[in-house]
Amino acid sequence: MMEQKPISQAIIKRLPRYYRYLGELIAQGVERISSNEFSKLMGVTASQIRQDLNNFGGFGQQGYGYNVKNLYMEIGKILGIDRVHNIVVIGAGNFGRALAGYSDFERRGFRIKALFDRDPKKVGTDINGIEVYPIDQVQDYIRKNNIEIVALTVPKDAAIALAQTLVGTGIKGIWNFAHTDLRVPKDIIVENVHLSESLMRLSYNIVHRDKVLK
Amino acid sequence: MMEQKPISQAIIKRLPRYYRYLGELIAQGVERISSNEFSKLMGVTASQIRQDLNNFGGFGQQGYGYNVKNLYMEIGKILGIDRVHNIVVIGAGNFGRALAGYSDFERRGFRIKALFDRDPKKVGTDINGIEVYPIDQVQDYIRKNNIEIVALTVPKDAAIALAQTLVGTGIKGIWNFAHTDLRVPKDIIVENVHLSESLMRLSYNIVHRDKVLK
DNA sequence: TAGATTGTTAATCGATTAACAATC
DNA sequence: TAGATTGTTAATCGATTAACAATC
Repeated sequence: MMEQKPISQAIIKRLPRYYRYLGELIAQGVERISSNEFSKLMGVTASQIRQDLNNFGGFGQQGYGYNVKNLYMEIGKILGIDRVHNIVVIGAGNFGRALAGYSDFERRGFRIKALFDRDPKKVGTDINGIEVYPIDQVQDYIRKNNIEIVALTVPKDAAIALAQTLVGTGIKGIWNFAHTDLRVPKDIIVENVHLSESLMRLSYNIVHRDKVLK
Repeated sequence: MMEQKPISQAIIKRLPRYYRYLGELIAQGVERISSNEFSKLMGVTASQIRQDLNNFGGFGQQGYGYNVKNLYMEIGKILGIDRVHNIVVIGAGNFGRALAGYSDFERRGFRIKALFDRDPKKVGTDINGIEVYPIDQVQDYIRKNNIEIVALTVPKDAAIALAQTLVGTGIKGIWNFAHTDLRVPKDIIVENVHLSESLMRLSYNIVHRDKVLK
């Protein structure tokens, strides 16, 4: 079987944005779009769009452009959101509950199946119909319920310890909201959401905005 | 006054991570560190660390390395977190409340002063001592309370409309949690936190992880 | 001083943009 | 067919890494 050359993370970062714009175009009833029109809409170069897409296949047609619905579907497949991903959230604090209460993920096939917390007062409650279980049941739950992704919304020390206990349960990815880097075997993918770093970048760009502006 | 050459966003993205590691080194009582030791700790090249830092000044000393406390302070200054940034959050839903309840930001000088919501039932309540006001008071509040940053945790259509009304109030940045791109004048900096895009990248890297692994 | 390590220049690598032949 | 627009190669640009002279 042909080995595909690895796609750079720079490209992967752009795919969800293409996907979002294509979804909006579908909602507007647009059937086809050229790389040139698309580039104007998104504020990127047409060249980049064509290059990016051609890493995955020839989705366009000369003289016509791209079929919006088809391209949307293809990028969805590439992103792996044509299938269901089962998730559990560890940490039923404000962020954990916010994730559980956010229905947008469900639409894209990300199903939050359960929450876990060490606080007995939270155990047994539910958020948006998603139940909170005691933390010591998490490994067992993952194994029995085909859980692929664990979202960690706990303090950093707890996150580091938990990441260790999750190795070997069969999970494929960690969605890490703790402000630390997790060291796990490389077959477990870690995606970080570091809100304080995001805020610091905003701060930098505000403070230096005369320099940043082009 | 000498014009500084603009710093690339690639570098700016790395600064908060340096800052975090330096904070941890301070907590561990480490006084000095060479770019080589630091590079091993962080998993980047020593060359990159030296190049990055030298964009802002010569913080090190030949034959010695970098003074941890000093470098931490300098990067803090560069990031603009040596000062207070007043924030309001629009949208007192799960995410807005999670932000208001998260005390880590406060420590770095990011002060969440108020929440705003259009739901009268939420108005008058408070989260972590931060009060919820009616949405139509937000412009007035921003002007009177020296607000620099607005966090938007509302649905995308509301976010687009609100971004427009915020232009001209004097805010310097928008921390955008809505799943859309905001079009505002370029003197207002937008920092996006697009959780569904983060989740899609995780999905991609999970599904293609045999290709992604090096 | 000798050793260590920075600051900085030069070389390499990768990502973006431009250009255009292929083709619908 | 003629016009439009892709797919793809080549050129450019920018970011990363390597190397080493300067210097503490």
